[in-house]
Amino acid sequence: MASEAHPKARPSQTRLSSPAIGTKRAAGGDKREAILDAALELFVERGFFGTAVPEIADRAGVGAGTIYRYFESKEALVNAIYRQQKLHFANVVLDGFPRAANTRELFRQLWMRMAKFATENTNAFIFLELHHHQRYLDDESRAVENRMLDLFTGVVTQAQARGELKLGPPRLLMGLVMGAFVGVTRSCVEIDQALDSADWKLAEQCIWEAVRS
Amino acid sequence: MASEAHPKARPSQTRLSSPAIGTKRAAGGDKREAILDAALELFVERGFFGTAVPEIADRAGVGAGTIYRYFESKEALVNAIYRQQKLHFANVVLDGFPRAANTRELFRQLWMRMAKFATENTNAFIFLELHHHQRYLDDESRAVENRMLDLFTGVVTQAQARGELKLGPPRLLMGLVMGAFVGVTRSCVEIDQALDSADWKLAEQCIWEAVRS
Amino acid sequence: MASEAHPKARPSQTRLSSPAIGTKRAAGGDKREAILDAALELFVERGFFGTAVPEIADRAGVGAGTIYRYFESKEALVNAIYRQQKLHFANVVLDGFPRAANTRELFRQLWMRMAKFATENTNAFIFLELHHHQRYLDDESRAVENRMLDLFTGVVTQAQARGELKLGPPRLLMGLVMGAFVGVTRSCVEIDQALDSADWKLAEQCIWEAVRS
Amino acid sequence: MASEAHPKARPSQTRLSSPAIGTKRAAGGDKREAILDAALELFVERGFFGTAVPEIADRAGVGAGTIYRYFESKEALVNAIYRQQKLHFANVVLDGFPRAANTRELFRQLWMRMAKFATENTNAFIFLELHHHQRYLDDESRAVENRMLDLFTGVVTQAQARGELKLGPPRLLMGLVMGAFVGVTRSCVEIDQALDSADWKLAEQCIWEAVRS
DNA sequence: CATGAATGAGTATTCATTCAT
DNA sequence: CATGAATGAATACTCATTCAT
Repeated sequence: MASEAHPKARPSQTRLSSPAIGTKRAAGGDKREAILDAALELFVERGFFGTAVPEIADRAGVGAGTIYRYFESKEALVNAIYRQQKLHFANVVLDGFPRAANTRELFRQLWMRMAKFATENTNAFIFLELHHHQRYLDDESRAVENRMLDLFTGVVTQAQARGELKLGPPRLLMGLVMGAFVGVTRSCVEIDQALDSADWKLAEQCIWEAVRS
Repeated sequence: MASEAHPKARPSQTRLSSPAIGTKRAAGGDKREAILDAALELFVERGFFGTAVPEIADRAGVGAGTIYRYFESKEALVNAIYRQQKLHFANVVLDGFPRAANTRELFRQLWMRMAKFATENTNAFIFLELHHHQRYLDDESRAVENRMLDLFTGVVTQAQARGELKLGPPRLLMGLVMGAFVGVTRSCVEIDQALDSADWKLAEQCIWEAVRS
Repeated sequence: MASEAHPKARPSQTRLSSPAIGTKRAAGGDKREAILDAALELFVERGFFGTAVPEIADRAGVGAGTIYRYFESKEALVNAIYRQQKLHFANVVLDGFPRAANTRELFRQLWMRMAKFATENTNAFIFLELHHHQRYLDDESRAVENRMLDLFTGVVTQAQARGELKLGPPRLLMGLVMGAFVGVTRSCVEIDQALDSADWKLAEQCIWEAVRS
Repeated sequence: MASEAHPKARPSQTRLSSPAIGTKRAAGGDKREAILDAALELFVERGFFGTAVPEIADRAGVGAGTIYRYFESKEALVNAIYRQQKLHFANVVLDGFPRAANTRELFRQLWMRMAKFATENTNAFIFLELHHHQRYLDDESRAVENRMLDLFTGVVTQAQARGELKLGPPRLLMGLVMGAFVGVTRSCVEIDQALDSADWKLAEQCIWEAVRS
């Protein structure tokens, strides 16, 4: 039932390769990585259905058939990318997260860690946004998503209970914050110019004022 | 070169039919509308490349060939929807917009008009979000988008000049506001439950506090 | 079984309208003629399968449906043209043909009458050549063709018996003569310049020398 | 822009496989040949527009998609056949052509070499005739045709200058000869019976008498 | 293991034909 | 009678997937 395939020892999905996005030719045995990277790029550029498997193979520098040694199907491939990147995102945001800190600091940490991920893995971030809730995502991929969502919901509810965030449906507040983050990220993609640290801090300050009680 | 087609008298693209989204069968002569409605729904559900033309025809209750009497190609069809809905959106937001009002009131009006559009035309709103900057949009469609963007940029810049909005790149502030709006809208789609008026007002208040100086 | 249709009084297929090829708009009631003319032109330009029925309607200046008032199907239409023109050709060649004349004169008459037809109805002549033996011609159309063939075969056989033509398979001699005629006709179409009377006479003299005993 | 495709090492278009027309199943790696052969047959039987690509695939014994590995489009396929056969024809006629011989011998050689080609490649010969000057032939295909035409025109003009051929427009004489050749060839196709050597000689003698001064 | 040629089901689009007006 | 909008079967072409090498 696992959606990826055969090559015997595949290291933990959770330990994420330092991405090396941009490598165009598969060197040595990291064809799997090359395929994931190429597919990520293309899915962002053209969408899932707009991307042909041989195109992925071309960009990855492997034969078309090779993709099927590593992934059962095109669908399994998107799902693998989705989970890989969602877990990578979770790692960046949650590893060593100062849960004990006050809400203001929690928020700043959250925002800045997301900014770090989005800056270093812009394509991956856009990919996660675009493929959110698509019908070709399988149950396991959705589960990864939901786990993060539940975690954040808990944090928000507690902060509300302590009177540090505005009251209101937690999903609404989270949607607002995450949406603003995506909007800011996109705005810099569209101008094709990375945000600098000051911009991210400004944005963070804005959104904190939006949700603070 | 115009992307819509033959049937002689087609009423101004700008005068938008109250959509009546949801009607599944083509009544009388409004096959064009039926096709636009069906395609809008399906493009939202499955994306552009994920939707087959015969599926659109089926849902519109017309023959597959009929679509090509009204639209030159599948691509012309998305572009027609995009422009129709973008202009509809612009109409709802800008018709009788109180330009003279103070910034606080301008902002409230903007948000609430967008909320009105997103509530009454949820699919259309999501469609516009998804198809933003896709490569199958033609120049005219992009132009419609850019006109709105320039308009808003002007408003933001002036309000900043009057010291009523935080300083910073206008594109960043706009991305933040629009992103937050999209995030809020999506959050209610995902729970499959429309936001009530109080929720929209809360969200509006939040975002105002985000951008006010 | 007749392949043309309904309009009540259709005048004898054999009495051929002086073609008036080139008329683009159907005047009064001669829509049938307009359709035949338009179809003839297009079948020559693009072939049978390469020509769309609505194109024929357009060029004929009638609605697409109208064609089906006069002809049961596209196939019936080609067959009607084929028979009309084949009979027209037969009329021009055989009406008042001096059967009693000597072989030299018979040959001259034959050639010059064919030249007359090919000059005055170039499209029709090319049409007859192209559609020779195509699978969409029905039995009656083939019968018209075969009747002419038998007639000529008889003439050739008799002339051979009188020692005025070279001996050899009659079909070979006829193929040679008819082929040469077509070749000459085509050569002037390709240069897009009609042959003058002297050229036709020269060609006639050549081919006579080819077949005379 | 070249009209044939991908498979890397394709041997010179000019070195023509001894066609082996009639083979219905693709053996080994010669799928390209199988496709060319099947398409040639079908284009002769039904014309270009009358032939469906899957029909070609069926007769060639390959999958429909396979055709597109070898040819960019149906149009590229006809053009490939046209050029292949036109060059094959040119090879058969011109290889070791005794240019120094007297006009009578030149003519005999020309005719008999054409007869050889038409007998051994009847379908190919008919194909070349039918597709002459069709609008789906591209510039390169037309160029191949024109080169041969220019060559012959030169020969005719010189022979006329030496007083060995009748005077008159070279195109007319060439049209006459080529037309007669085609007519003879067709006449035997229609009876479905190959001409024997004596028949070809008879025809040659006839046409020589047609054009000799 | 890796490949890419081969496949056929699936896609966008066209077109002969019908039929309500 | 005449029309042309509507249709769906058919067409050219693409692409995920397989498998012989």
